Amino acid sequence: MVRFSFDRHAVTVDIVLVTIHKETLKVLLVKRDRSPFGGKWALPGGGVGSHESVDEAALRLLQKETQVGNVYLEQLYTFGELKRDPRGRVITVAYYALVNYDRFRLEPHLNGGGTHLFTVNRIPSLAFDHQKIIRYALERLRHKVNYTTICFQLLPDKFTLSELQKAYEVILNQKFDKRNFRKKMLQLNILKRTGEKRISGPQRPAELYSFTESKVLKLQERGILIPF
Amino acid sequence: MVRFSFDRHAVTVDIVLVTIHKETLKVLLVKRDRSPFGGKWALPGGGVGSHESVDEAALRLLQKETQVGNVYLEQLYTFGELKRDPRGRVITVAYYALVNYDRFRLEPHLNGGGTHLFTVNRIPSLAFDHQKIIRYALERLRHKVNYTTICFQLLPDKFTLSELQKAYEVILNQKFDKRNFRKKMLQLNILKRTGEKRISGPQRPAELYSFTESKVLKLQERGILIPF
DNA sequence: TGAATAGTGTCTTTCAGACAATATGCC
DNA sequence: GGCATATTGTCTGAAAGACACTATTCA
Repeated sequence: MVRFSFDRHAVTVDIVLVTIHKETLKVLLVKRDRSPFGGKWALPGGGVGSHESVDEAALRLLQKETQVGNVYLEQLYTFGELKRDPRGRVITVAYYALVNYDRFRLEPHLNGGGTHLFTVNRIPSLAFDHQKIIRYALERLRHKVNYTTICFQLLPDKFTLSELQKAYEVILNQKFDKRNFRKKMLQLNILKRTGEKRISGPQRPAELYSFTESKVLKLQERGILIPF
Repeated sequence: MVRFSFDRHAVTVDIVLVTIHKETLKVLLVKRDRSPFGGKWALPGGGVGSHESVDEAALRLLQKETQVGNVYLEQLYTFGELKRDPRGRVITVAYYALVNYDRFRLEPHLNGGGTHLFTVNRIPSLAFDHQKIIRYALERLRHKVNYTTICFQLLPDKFTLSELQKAYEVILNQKFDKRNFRKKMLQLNILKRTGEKRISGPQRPAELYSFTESKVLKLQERGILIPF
C-alpha cells in the first residue's frame, strides 16, 4: 500500500502554554519522571500517533494537561536537529497556546512529576532544547500581539481597559501611557462596552468591555502598539 | 539504544523557491514522473534522511535543483494532515528560498520530467497540497518584506533603486511613488552607493547601490513600506 | 473625607502620502 | 535635439507620543 521508501522518524509535539496570572506572564512546565532528563522541567508534549494529524496531536496533548478545549493553539516551528534528543533522532513540532488563567485547571500531574506555571523570566534549566522553544514562542507572541488581536485570548470574556493594558505591558515588558493606550484601543473598533462594571476594591468601578469578534483578527492598520 | 516508543513517520521537505525574472515573481516547480500525481507539477522536495537534520535536508534538496549554495532559506510551516499524500501518512516541512535569478542555473531535470519557473499568478493545478504551501509562502514573503530586508535576497549584489522598487512592487503587487520610495529606503541607512553606474539604454545611467549588511535584518522601526 | 483606581483632551512632532519638474547620458 | 529613465523637495493630513487633572466608589 505504502509505496514510498522514505526513512521514518519519531515525531513529537511540544507545547508552550502561555497564560497571565498576577500580572506576570507564565509558561506551563512539567517535571520529567524518567530518563532522559529525569527530574528536569520540560514542556508538555508527546509523540504524534499514526492516526492523528500533527494538529490533532497538539490538541490532544494540550487537553491532557489542561482539560480545556477551545483555546488558541498555533504552530510555531519545527525543530529537526539530529542531536536534540539523546535517545536518538526526534523531530518535534512546537506549538504555543494562549489560555486565560481562569479557564483552565491544571491536571494534577498525570506524569508522576508535577506541573507548574513558571514566570517567564524565572524559568529553570530545562530538558532538551525547550529553553530555545520557549524563547521562540515568546518572540512570536510579542511580535504578533502588534498586528493581531491574539492578546484577547489571554483575557476573560469581559475585561476592563486596565486589564487589557496590563496584558500588553506584561507581554511586551513595557509600560504604556494610559490615555494613549485607551485612545488607540477604542479607535480600533474591536471593543464593545457591556454596560456592566467590575468592582474590585475601594475605588471607582471600571467599565467591562468585550471583544466584538470571536476570532483572532489581523489588523491591516498600523498595529496595536509598537508600529513595525 | 533508542528507548522511546513513538510511532514513526515519513517526513519530507518541500521547497518554494522564489525568484524574480522579467519583472514578475516566479516559483520553481518540477514535473512529477511517477505516481501519485504523475505528470503533474509539484514543489521540489524529498524525504528527510536519518542522518541529516531537517534544515540540512532542505539545503540538500534545494541544491539538487539549483546548484547554488548560500541562498536565503527559511522554514515556513509543517503540514501534518493525515490525508495529504495518497500513499500514506507523510508529514512535510515546507521551506521557502529566495534566490537572485542570475545566481542560479536550473539543473536540467534530474527527474525525467522537467523543471520550470512559473509566474505566481499562472500556476497550474498542482500535486498534493502544494498550492496551499505556495500561498502560505507568498503570504509570509509579503508580510516579512515589510519589516525585514529579505527583499535584497532577490536582487544582485549591486542594484539600482529602480530595480529595488520593482522588486517590492512585484512582491506586493502594488505600485509605489518613486520619490516616497527612495526617501524611505535611503533613510533606513541600509544602502550604500557603490559609485558605479548601470547603463541600460539610451538614457541617464542609474547609480548602483549595495546593501550595507550581508545578513537579513529585522527593522525595528516602522517597516519598509506598508506599516503594520 | 481619604484612598485608590477610572476616565478624559490637547498639543507637538513625526511620518505617510500626494504631487511635477529638472538632470543626464545615449542615440 | 529627442528620447528614456534618473533624480530631487514641498506640502498636507494623520497618527504617535508627551503630558495632568477630574470622577467615582468604597471604607
